[in-house]
Amino acid sequence: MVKTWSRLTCTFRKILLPELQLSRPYSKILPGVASNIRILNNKITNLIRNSKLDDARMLFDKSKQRNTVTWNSMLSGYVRRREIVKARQLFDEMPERDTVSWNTMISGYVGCRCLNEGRILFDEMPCRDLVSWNTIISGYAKNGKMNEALRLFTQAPNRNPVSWNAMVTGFLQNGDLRNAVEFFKKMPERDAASLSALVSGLILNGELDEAEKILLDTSYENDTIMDKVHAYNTLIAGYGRKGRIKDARNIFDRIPSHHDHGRAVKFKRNVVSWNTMIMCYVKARDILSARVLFEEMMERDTCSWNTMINGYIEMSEMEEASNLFKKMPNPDVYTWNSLISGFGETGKLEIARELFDKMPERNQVSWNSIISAHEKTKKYKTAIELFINMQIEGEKPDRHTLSSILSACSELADIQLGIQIHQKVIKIVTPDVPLNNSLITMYARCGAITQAMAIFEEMKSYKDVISWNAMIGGYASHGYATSALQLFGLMKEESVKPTYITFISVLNACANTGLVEEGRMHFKSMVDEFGIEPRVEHFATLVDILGRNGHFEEAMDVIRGMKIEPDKAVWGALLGACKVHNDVKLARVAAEALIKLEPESSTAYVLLHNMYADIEQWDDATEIRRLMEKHNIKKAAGYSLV
DNA sequence: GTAGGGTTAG
Repeated sequence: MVKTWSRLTCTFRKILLPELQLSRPYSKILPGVASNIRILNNKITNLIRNSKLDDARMLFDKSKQRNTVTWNSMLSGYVRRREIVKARQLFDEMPERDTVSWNTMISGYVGCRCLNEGRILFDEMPCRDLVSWNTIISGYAKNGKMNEALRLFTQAPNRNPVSWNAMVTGFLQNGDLRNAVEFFKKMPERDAASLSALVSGLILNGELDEAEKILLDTSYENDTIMDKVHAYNTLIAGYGRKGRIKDARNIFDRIPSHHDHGRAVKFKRNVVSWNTMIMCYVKARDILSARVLFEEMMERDTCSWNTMINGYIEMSEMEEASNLFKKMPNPDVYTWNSLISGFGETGKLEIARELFDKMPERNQVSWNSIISAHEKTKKYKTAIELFINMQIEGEKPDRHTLSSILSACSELADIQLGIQIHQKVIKIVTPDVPLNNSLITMYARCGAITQAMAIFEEMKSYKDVISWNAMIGGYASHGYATSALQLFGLMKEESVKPTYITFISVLNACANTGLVEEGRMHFKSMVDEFGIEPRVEHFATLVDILGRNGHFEEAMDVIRGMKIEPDKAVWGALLGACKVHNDVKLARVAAEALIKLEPESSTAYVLLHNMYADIEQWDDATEIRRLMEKHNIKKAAGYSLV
C-alpha cells in the first residue's frame, strides 16, 4: 500500500512539476498557474504588510512568474518604507507598467517630499486616473503649496470626496481656516473623513468652539455621514487636553448611547468615547467622576481598565489601583508595568518586586520600572544586580535604564561600573542632555573631576542648568572651591539662571575657602538678583561661613531673621563655629536649640560638656553630665566625655 | 498593488 502510494505521488510530481514552471503565456490559459500567481502576490503583500520587505524581495526574485500586480506590490513595499531610490530602480526595471505602478511611484515621491520628481512622472504618465490627480494634489497640499494644489484641483477632469478632503486638510495645515471651512461647506458630498479632517484640523488650530459648531450643525443635516462618532471623540479629547471638562462632557452626552431605542440612531457611543471621557476626568484629577463613568460602562476594554488604574496611580491611590487590578480580566504588560512603577514611586518596593516576579511577561519598561524603583529607594546594589539580569534575559537597556544605573554608580561611588556604563551609553544611544548630566554627576561624585569636565565641555552649547550644577557641585564637594566659583562666574556670563542647588554648592565653596565677603555677596545676590527664596541649607552654610570666621553677632542676626524654622544643620553650624572659637556662651544657646530639636541625640551635650571641661568650668560640665543622666542620654559611638 | 481623515492609555 505504501509503495503504491509513493509510486503514485512520483507520477503526479512528474506531471505536475513541469507545469509549475510554465512561462507567461501559459498562465493565461491554465487556471492552476494563474492561481499560483495570485498566491504569490498574496504572500508578497502579506510579507510587506508585516514589514518583512527583505523576505518579500527574496520571494519576488525567486518567482519565475510575475505579473504587474507582483511588481506593483513590491514597488509599494519600497514606497511604504520610504526607500525611494530602490523603488525607482524597480519602477525602471518593470517590463510593463499600469496606472497603479505610476500612481504608486508618484505617491512615493510625494511621501518623500520630492514634489518635483513626482510632478515630472505625473506629467509624463500616459493616462491619469482620479487617484493620480488626488495623489499629486494632496502632495502639494501637504507640503504647503496650496496655490499649486488649487490649480491642479481646478484642472482635474473630475473630483471625489478624497480630492476635496485633501484640499481641506491642506488649508488646515497651513492655518487657513477660512478656506478650509469654505471648501468643506462647498463639497458636493461629504463623508466621515471630511468631518474628521475638519474637526481635528480645527482643534489643532485651537478652534475648539468652531469645531463644535460645525460638528453640531452637521448633525442637523440629512447627510450621509454615519460614522460621526470619530469626530465627536476627537472633540472630547480636544476639550480634555484644554481642561474644558464640562464642554467635553456635553459633547459626550450628545452622542446617542446604546439605550436610545426610540429613534433611529445614526451613530452611537463606542468604547473609545467612554475611554476618552474617562481620560478627561483623570487628566483633571477628578478621579471620582472617572470612576462613576467607568462603572456605568456596559463593556470595557483593556484601555478602559488601564486608564482607570493609571488614574488612581497618578493620584497615588495605590490601594484602589490594586483593587481594580485584581478585578481586571486580562491585564496586559502595560498594566503590570504601571503598577510596578506606581508602587516603586510610592516607596512600596516589596509589592513592586512581588508584582515584577509574578508578571507573566516582561518587557524593557518592566525592567526599567523595577530597576528605577530600587534605585529610588536606595537599593543600589540590587538595582545593579537587576540590570545584569535584565541583559542575561535578553532585554536591552535603553537611556532610562542607563540613567538609573548611573545614579546608582554615583551613590555607590563605583567608578569601575560607571566607566562600563559610560561605554554602554556611547554604544547604545546618542547621549542626550539628561544622560550627559547623569554622566557628569557620576564622574564628579566618584571624584573623577577631569572626566566630568571632559563631558561637560563636550556638551558645548547643549548644557542646561543641571549640567552646570553638577559640575559646580563636583568641584565644590571635592575641595576645588576656586574652580567651583570660577565656573559659577562663567555660568552667569553665559546667562544661565542659577537655581537654589547652584547656590548650595557656591556657598559651600565659600565656606571651604573661608571667603566671608564672597559668601555674603552670593547669598545676597541669590535673593535680590535671582529671586530665590533661601532654604535651610543656604542659611546653615551662611551661618557656617560667618561663625567660623568669628562673625557671631552677624550669624545670630541671620538666624533670628530667618522666615523658616532653623533646623539642626543651622544650629549645628553655629555650635561648630563656637567650638572653633571657644565661645561657650553662644555654644550653650546653640546646643540648647539643638537639644530641643533632637532630644535623644548626645552630640550637642558632649560638645558643650567638653568645651566647659576645656576651660575648666567644672560646675557647668557636671551640670551637663547630670542632664544627660536625667534624660537617659547615652553617648553616641565615637564621642567621649573628657 | 495606488489617493483623503483616524479619536483613548501605557
